Amino acid sequence: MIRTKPTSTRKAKGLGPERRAEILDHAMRLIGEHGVQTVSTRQIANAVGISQPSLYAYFPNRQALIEAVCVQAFERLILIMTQVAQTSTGLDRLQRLGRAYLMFGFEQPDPYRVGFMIETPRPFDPTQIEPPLLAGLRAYGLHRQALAEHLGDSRTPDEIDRLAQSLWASLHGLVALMIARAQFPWADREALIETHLERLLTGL
Amino acid sequence: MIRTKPTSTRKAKGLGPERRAEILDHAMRLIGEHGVQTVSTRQIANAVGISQPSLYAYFPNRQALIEAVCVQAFERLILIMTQVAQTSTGLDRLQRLGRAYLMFGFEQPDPYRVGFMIETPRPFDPTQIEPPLLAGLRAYGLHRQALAEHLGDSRTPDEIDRLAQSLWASLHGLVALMIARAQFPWADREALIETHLERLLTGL
DNA sequence: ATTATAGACTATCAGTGATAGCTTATTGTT
DNA sequence: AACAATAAGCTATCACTGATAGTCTATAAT
Repeated sequence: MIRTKPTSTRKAKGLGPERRAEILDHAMRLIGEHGVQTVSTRQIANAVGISQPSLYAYFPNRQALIEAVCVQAFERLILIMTQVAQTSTGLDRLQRLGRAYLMFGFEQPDPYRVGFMIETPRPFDPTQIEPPLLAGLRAYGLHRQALAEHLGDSRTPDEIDRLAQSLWASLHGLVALMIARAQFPWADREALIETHLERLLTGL
Repeated sequence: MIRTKPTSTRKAKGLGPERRAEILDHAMRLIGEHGVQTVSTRQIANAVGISQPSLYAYFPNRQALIEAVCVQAFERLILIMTQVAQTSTGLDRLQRLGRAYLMFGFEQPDPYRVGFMIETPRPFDPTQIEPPLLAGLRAYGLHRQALAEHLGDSRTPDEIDRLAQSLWASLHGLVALMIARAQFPWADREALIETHLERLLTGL
């Protein structure tokens, strides 16, 4: 590790938040390239150009760093979904939301994996909800709201909850399974998405 | 680590397969107790009563050991599903199969996780299919066959594939999401299962 | 009685996440 | 201008991980 000018790259006040963002960007790129599991804190630090322990000034641990990457990605999903939700109403809106959700998962598999598929450490502390889940829940909330508005007063809130959770789970299932088991002989993705959305939304 | 009689527990010919099964049993128990990620090869070896390197005489690496645990679990699922498939026909069979699949996931979350949710190491070698996936595919095959028999000749094989994959993905989604995000304020599980199965099967 | 082999062991490796403690450049105050 | 406080980094190190190399020994086969 050769550093010709050991501290010449250090900058003035305000670097903190920039560095944090810089770390997140490199981490997201590396995760996208090599996968969540195989990217180490040393690799991330190396990409940023700082020492591995320096990461711990910005994130309490590796898990928190990964979660921050994920939250950043989910905020894009929520942005997309919020925009989509405004362009339409009723069943058509539900379909567009579902499609946007699926496409996000296919195009951002690693953040999606971190957000929804990674094992929760046990023993789990039930008092706190991890930030990625929170961000994911906001995406779910958009589904639920669109569904509730479509169904109107014909169902009880509990029924709407069950239907929304069932719908969400089905969307998640296609993304998660195709991400995790990409080598399965899947049907054509576009056709499968069409079939899936149609099956999920007919009868609502 | 005290061993009063270092080699007194060693047995004669035929120990190999028994030891292998013994390792698998302890590994499955430990995984069930502490989760896949946190169980180390040393913990497993310790539980069995052998040294950590000795595991490598039975499995080429940790991943293969975990996969073997998972295959063992999936064989139970396939057994259950095969039995269920014989007790009924048509839509009712599909519903029973779906329910059996969901219950397996809820009751055996760690094998399920290993089988369907764990990240595939990259770069992936597309020439070989991992044993757990293969076992999982047999479970999927039971769904597809039951669906094909129910639908008869009214659909093309491609349509049946898409419908079966959509159905499978939806089942997987509920299991996977409830396993991975147990802290979400889910609706009552039984009611949710009912809603989910009804939504998935109406219209078929 | 001797050899081969199976099945285990100890010692060790490189890599991981994380912590402790030191150093230095900038900032703000006197 | 001199000095103290702080921020941001560093090196060194820890315990632990999966994995490999090489050795030992009790049984099985000759």
